[in-house]
Amino acid sequence: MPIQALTPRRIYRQIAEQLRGLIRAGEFAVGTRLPPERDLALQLGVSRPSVREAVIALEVEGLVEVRTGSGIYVVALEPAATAPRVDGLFGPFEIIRARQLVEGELAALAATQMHAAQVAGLHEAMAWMEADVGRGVAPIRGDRLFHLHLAAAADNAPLLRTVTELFDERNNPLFALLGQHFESIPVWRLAILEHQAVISAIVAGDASAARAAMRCHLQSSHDRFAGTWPLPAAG
Amino acid sequence: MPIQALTPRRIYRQIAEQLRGLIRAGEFAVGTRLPPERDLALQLGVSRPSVREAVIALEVEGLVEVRTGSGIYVVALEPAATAPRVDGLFGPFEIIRARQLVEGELAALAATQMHAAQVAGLHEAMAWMEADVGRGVAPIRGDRLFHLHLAAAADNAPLLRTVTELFDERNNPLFALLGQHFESIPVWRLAILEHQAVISAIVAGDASAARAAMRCHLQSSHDRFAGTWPLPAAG
DNA sequence: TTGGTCAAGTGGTCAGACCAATTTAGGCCG
DNA sequence: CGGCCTAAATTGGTCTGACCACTTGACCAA
Repeated sequence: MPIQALTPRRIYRQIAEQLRGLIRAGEFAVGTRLPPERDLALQLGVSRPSVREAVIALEVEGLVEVRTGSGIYVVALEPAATAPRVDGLFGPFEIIRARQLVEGELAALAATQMHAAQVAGLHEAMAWMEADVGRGVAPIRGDRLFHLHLAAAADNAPLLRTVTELFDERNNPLFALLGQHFESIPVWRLAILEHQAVISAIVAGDASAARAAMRCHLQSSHDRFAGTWPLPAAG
Repeated sequence: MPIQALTPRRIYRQIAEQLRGLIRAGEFAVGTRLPPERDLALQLGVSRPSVREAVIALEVEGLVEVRTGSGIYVVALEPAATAPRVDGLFGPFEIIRARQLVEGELAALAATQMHAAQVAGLHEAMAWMEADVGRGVAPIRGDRLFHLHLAAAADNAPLLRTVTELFDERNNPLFALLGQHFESIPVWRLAILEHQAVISAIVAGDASAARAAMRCHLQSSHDRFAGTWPLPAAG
């Protein structure tokens, strides 16, 4: 057991902690008024400045609201309670929808600002895909390369990370549930054509077309997944 | 335009705001000691209790650390609190640009499919922002709640996670480097107006306007960070 | 060098007072 | 009786001055 800092806790912290406890315990209900500073000081056996310091701490924390000439009022509790939370695994379909939104815009962006060298990266990715398909292998590497190169065109690290994370959700167990059937070679050939449509729109500098092509590609991907959904008897 | 309370802000808030600005501006470097309370009181023309109240506010906010008998020290902002990033930091500007792309589309989506109950969540977030600004506190919680509720309207967990991650990059040390402008209350009031513009477009069901309003809001945020925003005088 | 003492500096707390805003009680007038 | 206005009581806002406890660094002695 390492030595405990043993800091003599300051009065205002002790008072604030006690008041915080009373508020959370419901002793002081939301909206009600706390006793006057002078009374609190008297009851707690401390001076009024110390009570004031504690009240200011609670005020900064957002637990109470001080109204001049009126009193100290308990304010509604943490908003974090109502903040939407996300946890657990993502479903394949919502991931694809998310990619439609993000990568659709990225494709549009790429059409207006992508450099020739970066377009070469897209073609390189396509070459990988075609080679793999030619060998009868699912061209995941080339697919990933394509989408990441496209995201890189935005020259924005956070977006690149987002696209990477979303793509790599492929390794998600839920994806594995229905990925078997759709990874057939003919289907992959279609995917290659869809990718090429995106590239064409980009080299043409047509942002709208690029966005549409990317969304269409991912929509097709979505449909392929949906079409192979096992549809078990209400498990 | 609602009447601006024009309440003579409490002394301790004014002092805290000023000290906060000096700290963010680097006038008081991290790790260094602030002038003694007595000196600060003298220089600011206020009493020592008022200075103490301001210091306690900054202490609760985590900006300074008070060491009994020694002094008041500027504390280093710890990124480990909520954002455990190991793989390199993102810059504030690229994060904002990423948010423009993602959240702009989310706003457009919300305009076409957001339910009344979800809009209520946005208003709740605004109420939190206004309450915090009224108390002279940076309304980060309400701001976060707003953007998260908006993202939640898309009913897409991966996108919600993305927006959450991007927003919480605020705790990124690089953000703290430029936070001086956006910490001031007048600037936050402008941010509230920008949020309200987004809400208006959403309730009107105007997708284009919602997208534009959100991008405009984040662009303003970007500009404020970039320092192109005029500081309200008395600096 | 080591250890202790001492004094100055600094935050921690207290007491009392006065001011300003709000709330409340009471009285005036309709 | 009821509404309105005024004045007193209540309550937070701030100031002054004081004293205590802790930290720090200098100085001195073993």
